[in-house]
Amino acid sequence: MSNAYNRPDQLSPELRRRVLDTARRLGYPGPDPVARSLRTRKAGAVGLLLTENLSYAFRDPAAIGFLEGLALACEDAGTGLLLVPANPEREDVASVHRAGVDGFVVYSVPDDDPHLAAVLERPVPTVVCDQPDLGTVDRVGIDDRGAMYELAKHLIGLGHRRIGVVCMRLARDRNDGFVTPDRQHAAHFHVQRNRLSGLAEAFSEAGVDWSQVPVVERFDHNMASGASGAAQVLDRDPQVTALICTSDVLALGAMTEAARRGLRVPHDITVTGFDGIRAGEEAGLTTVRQPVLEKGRAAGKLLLDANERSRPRSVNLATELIIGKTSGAPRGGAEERWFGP
Amino acid sequence: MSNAYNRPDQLSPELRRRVLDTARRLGYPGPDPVARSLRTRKAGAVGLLLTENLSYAFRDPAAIGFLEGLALACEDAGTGLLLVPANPEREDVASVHRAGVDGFVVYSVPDDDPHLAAVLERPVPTVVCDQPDLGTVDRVGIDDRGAMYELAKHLIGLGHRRIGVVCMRLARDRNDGFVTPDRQHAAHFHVQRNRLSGLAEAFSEAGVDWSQVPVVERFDHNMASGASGAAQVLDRDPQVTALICTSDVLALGAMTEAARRGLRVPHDITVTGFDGIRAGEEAGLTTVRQPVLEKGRAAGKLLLDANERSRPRSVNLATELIIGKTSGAPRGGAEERWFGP
DNA sequence: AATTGGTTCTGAACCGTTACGGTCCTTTCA
DNA sequence: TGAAAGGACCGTAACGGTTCAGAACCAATT
Repeated sequence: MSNAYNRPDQLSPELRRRVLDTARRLGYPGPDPVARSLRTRKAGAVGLLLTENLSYAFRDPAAIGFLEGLALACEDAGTGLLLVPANPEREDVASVHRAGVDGFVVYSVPDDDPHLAAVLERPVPTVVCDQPDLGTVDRVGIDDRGAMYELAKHLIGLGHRRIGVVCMRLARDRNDGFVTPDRQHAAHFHVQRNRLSGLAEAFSEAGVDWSQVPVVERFDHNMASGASGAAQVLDRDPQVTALICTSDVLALGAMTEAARRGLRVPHDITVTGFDGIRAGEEAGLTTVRQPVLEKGRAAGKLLLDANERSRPRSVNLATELIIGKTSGAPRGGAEERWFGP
Repeated sequence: MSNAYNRPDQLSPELRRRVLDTARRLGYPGPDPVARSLRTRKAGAVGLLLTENLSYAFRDPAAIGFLEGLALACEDAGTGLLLVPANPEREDVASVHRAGVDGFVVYSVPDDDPHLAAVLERPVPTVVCDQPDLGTVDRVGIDDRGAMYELAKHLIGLGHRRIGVVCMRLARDRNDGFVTPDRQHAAHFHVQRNRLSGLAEAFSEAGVDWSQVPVVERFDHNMASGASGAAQVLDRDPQVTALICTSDVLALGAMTEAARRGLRVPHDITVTGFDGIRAGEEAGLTTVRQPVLEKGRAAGKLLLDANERSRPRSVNLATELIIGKTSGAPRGGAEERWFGP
């Protein structure tokens, strides 16, 4: 029976036709994919775990790019892509247990996420993205720390010493406000932690007391958060000459807030982002471009190539510093230079 | 064993602990989701079929909105969302057969798509989107014909009689060029067919010979197609006063082509779209806004509510005519009015 | 002491497929 | 003509859970 459908060469065309005929007559709907998966131990799909609500994946430009790349890799391999619902509110890991997949891609979740733990317990290959190297599973990411360090150097070179920072959520709990050094250091989102630490290192080297730099955190990732975060920084210290945001979306929001206050970018204030999304490019944003699509594709390739038991691989993709028209010398730049190195 | 994991109330805590302990000691990775699915006849996921390459879903704004809505519905129900690879090039329906899902959502495929046929043969509930009412499965869509008729009436009211049209692909074969009336009528993409027929009806009523209207088709759906399509129309008849595009993406492309030719919108030429995407809104595009997110959500709800054997339901969502700043009276509008009704 | 009722635990059947090995029949070659 | 070889076909055993019937056990009631 199975042969009639899947292995036409194993039987005569006549028998095959007869089998298929009677099957149709009996209302047989064709082989059941789940039973097939059980027997062959192949689900024909890879799972994607995001910490955000499922629909977030379709709202964030960087996430969309990542998904597109991952989808491309799946397409090439003929595998399906299962979006696993993982609501960060309730700690319901049942969805992870119930996912019939041949492997997992975990994208940008906090390192203490119970869903991540649940995935790692499953006996299937896994690729983590934007995570610290766990040593046990494949990893793909970028050098967030180094890239942000480079961006900071650019700003320092322009003369900026008095800065403010707006970053994405650092942990699973909502903390919309200023961030203590402790919280920065203990951040559960690898990406954010490293970007901040790259900043801290560069500015410390330039003689800035990092503990005095206002760093504002926002739980939700959208332009409104960027705007309100910028407002909070500017309320605290109206003298900052640069607003460094850890994502383009936040930076675009910060720019609207600057405009609302009548501050001209970059003449009155410098604004920078991170990611290299389309909308940022159109706005001429100074940022770090990371290859989000390639990241997704690499993750997919890594997962689908997991045939040989090669020891866990770690892939770092290249980033590029984009100097746009939202960064310039601070207004009082000339004077400040006198105190520079 | 199963009870220890899933039905803690069925056995004493002591035995449960003992079972789980030895399970861990033996390296048991927890219940296998596929076997569970086979037994319970529930996959815990719904499949999404798109005719385009998988990654298309993440590149087209309307598709992204639809996906987001669908993802929201899945999230609410705690089900996964499986993107089924369905390469339109090779007629490989195996991916449909291999998808372990509790139901299918079919989004915007040609009515003769073999993948669609394969889905309909599967004994699972199905919801089709932007499809003719098949009578056998649930459907969700909009009144494409009526909406486009209304838009056409708006243009007719402004005085437009000499128009050109740029539309998306009408069938599975690539036909980048002018469209014969036959091809329009036989179009396999329900949405495009109806939008064109709405236009034809309105302009015929206004005394325009529809068979003389240049209609250009483009296989790929992106701004470049819109630009080249507009160029082809304008080359054929430089006198057209309005370019009607069957999607916002095409319209935005058409506007770049108009700009390239030094035509000012709407002073020299009117351009209209369809969908109501963000980028169009920002450009002030005259268009029909359709609730793409709601469409996805409705499709998901319909599918996940399929418990009772209600007869196939058909949902039509409301659209809204958006009169932006890309439509105006034709340059020679005043004179043409003399011949109007 | 026997019946009843209730709980905890065990075992077997079943879900639908594919892989595998065995039977049977036909063909080929010494 | 007989043996070997090969192809077509068929039956059966997993795959790994869930479910359900009934066994075993204990306590309380008649």
